[in-house]
Amino acid sequence: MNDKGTSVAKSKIEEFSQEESRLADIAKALSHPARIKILKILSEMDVCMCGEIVDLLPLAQATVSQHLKELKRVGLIQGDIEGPKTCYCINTNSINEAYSQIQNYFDTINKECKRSCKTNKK
Amino acid sequence: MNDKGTSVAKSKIEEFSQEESRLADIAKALSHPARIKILKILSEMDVCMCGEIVDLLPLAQATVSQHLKELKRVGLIQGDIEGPKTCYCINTNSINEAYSQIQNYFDTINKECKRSCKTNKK
DNA sequence: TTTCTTTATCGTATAATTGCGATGAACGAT
DNA sequence: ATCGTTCATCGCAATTATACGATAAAGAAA
Repeated sequence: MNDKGTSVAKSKIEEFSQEESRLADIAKALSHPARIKILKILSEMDVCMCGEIVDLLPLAQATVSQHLKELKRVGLIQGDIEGPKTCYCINTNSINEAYSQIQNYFDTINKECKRSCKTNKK
Repeated sequence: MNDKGTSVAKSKIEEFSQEESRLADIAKALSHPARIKILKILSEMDVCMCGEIVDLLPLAQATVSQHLKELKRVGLIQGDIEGPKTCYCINTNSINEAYSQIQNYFDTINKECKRSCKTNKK
């Protein structure tokens, strides 16, 4: 107890780590079925016009354009303007980097789970 | 062209697949640094009281409780009430299931990318 | 019983996301 | 130059997420 009658908390952290924030940001980009599907479509087509993607999704063109923008924001795809069209494709390096980050996260969790189980439940 | 002067679109899909929705839902649960950190904390502690988690995050107790609820919603953790306390722990099965789903998704994308590159750019 | 501790939930405020029609910019085709 | 196509952006509405103080419930401790 301290002088205010409240329990003494261990000092709280001020913010999240860069790794945690980046991972959350990647997850956010993947947190909508439309964006999950867009990446799948792009992987199958290599490159792809925006209009083709629109036709494969149950969403309006303006909405699809927004989802593409979000995927571009985190770097998972890139869009090159070709005249009136825009040619989208997967950024392979960025996808692999994101996947590594995710794998590292889950692998660490699994390893820690096993370790702490042994320690605590001996 | 059709009679309305617009280009004939291939029939649009009505909704997203269950797999796409589930994957997006998992990603949504991981789309906040607090929830990324909570899973890491739980993996290190095996089991953990809510209060301990609160002390390790830069957030109020009510907010942390909400994040725990979201993780519970998608099944990644479980919380067992022990008297006035609640004991949280990772749901190992659910985490592994989620990880498999994610791995399958990224592996498919990578495979398709290589295939379509060969096909299109021969 | 009364008090303390712990945690979920309520209420509320603010911000972010999602979705779409309308518009405009850029370009090719006529 | 005019028209048609393609796509990003704007403006708006509706929904959802985030955050936190206050409160309530449930039990432990006194």
